[in-house]
Amino acid sequence: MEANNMSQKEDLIQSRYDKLKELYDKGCDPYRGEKISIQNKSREIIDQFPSTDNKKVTVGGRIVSKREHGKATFAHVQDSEGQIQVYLNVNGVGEEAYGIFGLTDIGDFIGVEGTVFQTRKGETTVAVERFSLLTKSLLPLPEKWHGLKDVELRYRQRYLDLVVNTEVKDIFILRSKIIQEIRDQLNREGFLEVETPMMSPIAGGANARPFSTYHNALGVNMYLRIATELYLKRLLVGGMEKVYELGKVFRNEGISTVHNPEFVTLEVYQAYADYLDMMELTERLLVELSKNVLGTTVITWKGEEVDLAPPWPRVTMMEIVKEYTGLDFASIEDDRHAREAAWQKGVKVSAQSSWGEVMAEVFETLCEENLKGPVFIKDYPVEVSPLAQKNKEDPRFTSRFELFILGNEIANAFTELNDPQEQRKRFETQMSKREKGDEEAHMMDEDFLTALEYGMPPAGGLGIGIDRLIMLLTGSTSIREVILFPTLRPRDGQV
RNA sequence: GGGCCAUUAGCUCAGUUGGCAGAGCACCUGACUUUUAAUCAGGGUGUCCCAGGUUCGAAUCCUGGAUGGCUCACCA
Repeated sequence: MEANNMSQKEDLIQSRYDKLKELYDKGCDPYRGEKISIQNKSREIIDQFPSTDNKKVTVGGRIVSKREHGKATFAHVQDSEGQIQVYLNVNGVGEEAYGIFGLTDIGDFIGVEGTVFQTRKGETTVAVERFSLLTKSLLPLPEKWHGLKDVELRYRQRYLDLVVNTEVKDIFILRSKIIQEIRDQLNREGFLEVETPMMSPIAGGANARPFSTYHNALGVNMYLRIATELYLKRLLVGGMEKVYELGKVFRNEGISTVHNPEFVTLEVYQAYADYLDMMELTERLLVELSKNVLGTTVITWKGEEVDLAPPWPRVTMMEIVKEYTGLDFASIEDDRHAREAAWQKGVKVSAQSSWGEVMAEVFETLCEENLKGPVFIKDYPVEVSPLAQKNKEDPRFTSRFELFILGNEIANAFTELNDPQEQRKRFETQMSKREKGDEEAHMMDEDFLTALEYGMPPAGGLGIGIDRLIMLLTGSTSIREVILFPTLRPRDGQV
């Protein structure tokens, strides 16, 4: 290719390939896979100064900036903890090595050995005595000063986002701590972590459209799971009394700032417990979580602040609907009057909607986003809770609650329905909805019903959308900021 | 899926009324042994997202499309 018709991009890359060739010519292979001993981290050396002054250290990382001054060069090396300046000169490393260093670019990985000192301006720096070029970078990194802002590139090429926008990594470190903390707490309380199938012939446990796939050897269609619930309850039947699963579920729905097709849920089941026990568990879990991970129970999200200090109020859905809309469902007799009341408030409900469905719809439309919380909304209508136990006092409701914080639904829990005949009726109602075109209605799960027929102990169950919880705890306003590789439309045949 | 907005150099962004395609960083050449977004002297490297259309002339106006963002609807 002629040099004069090369594009800028080709030119930038070509100069790096040219340097690579020169390195090979000098006997330096920057892909030799050399294992080196790196004893120190950038942050440790800087934080512990002056006790590290004049100490010999070894650090490794990516060159992120370079300032050449003829026979001396300053550069910053970025490792997992931060950045540290390194200083090389001809006297320190020798003529030949200095020449090799001249062939490095921003983005290359190096390992250095040297002694710590402070520059005139007081920056802790490593005076390099020996260095190793560990990996050559052949593509230019995004700019150091403005970083990478193009959100599409940030998600498609998250590795660049992580290299250049250092605060991004902090979110994922926090994510890891949150998940670790949840595990620690549940394990401490005697829960057993289990793994149930992600692929199965029936996708149950939630109102959602599944992804479908095909198993060649078995010759059967399968679905990716939309919830872990029904398998976990089979474990209660099997005698496991305290179980939880933390894992991905998949829902074939739209993508938005609060929806990713694959996301992580936590589901917890405890035999001989009920939804009130689950409330206490939820409260304990989240308060300990925020204390241990954030160091405070006060969380800020979208400019709003809320204190998670317990206890959290418990309000029935009927009460909260009355409080926010003035509609008193206690005095609304039947389905028709309920629908008319909703229409008057401008809430869209279908002409087939029942009393309970209307109340839930009114709640979701007019109340949810106003619930700063933390607040437990309890006693959900039975029509919208096909897996929950009916309330003893009022069979229109179930022993179920959801937790709201700053308008976000964080947890969903109930006393589990363990009556196989009642559960069959609930599934049948769902099936008739499916037949009317509701693709999100639950599927009939005969094997699950069989399990219930053998007997499932009374139990409380809890579900938490982990990604949304992490959004709340990290102050993120988009779910894509807390998922390393969010689902995107494939481009140019790539993932 | 609907509405609104965006797409210009590797990155971050300007681009006037339709009149030669711009800046900073990065990069290349040279100088420089403690710099701090190092400095100094040179160098612009481009499918203006794509395809049509209007026009003497389009990054700019029109139509269609692609991708993304926000938002509404549905969910967790």
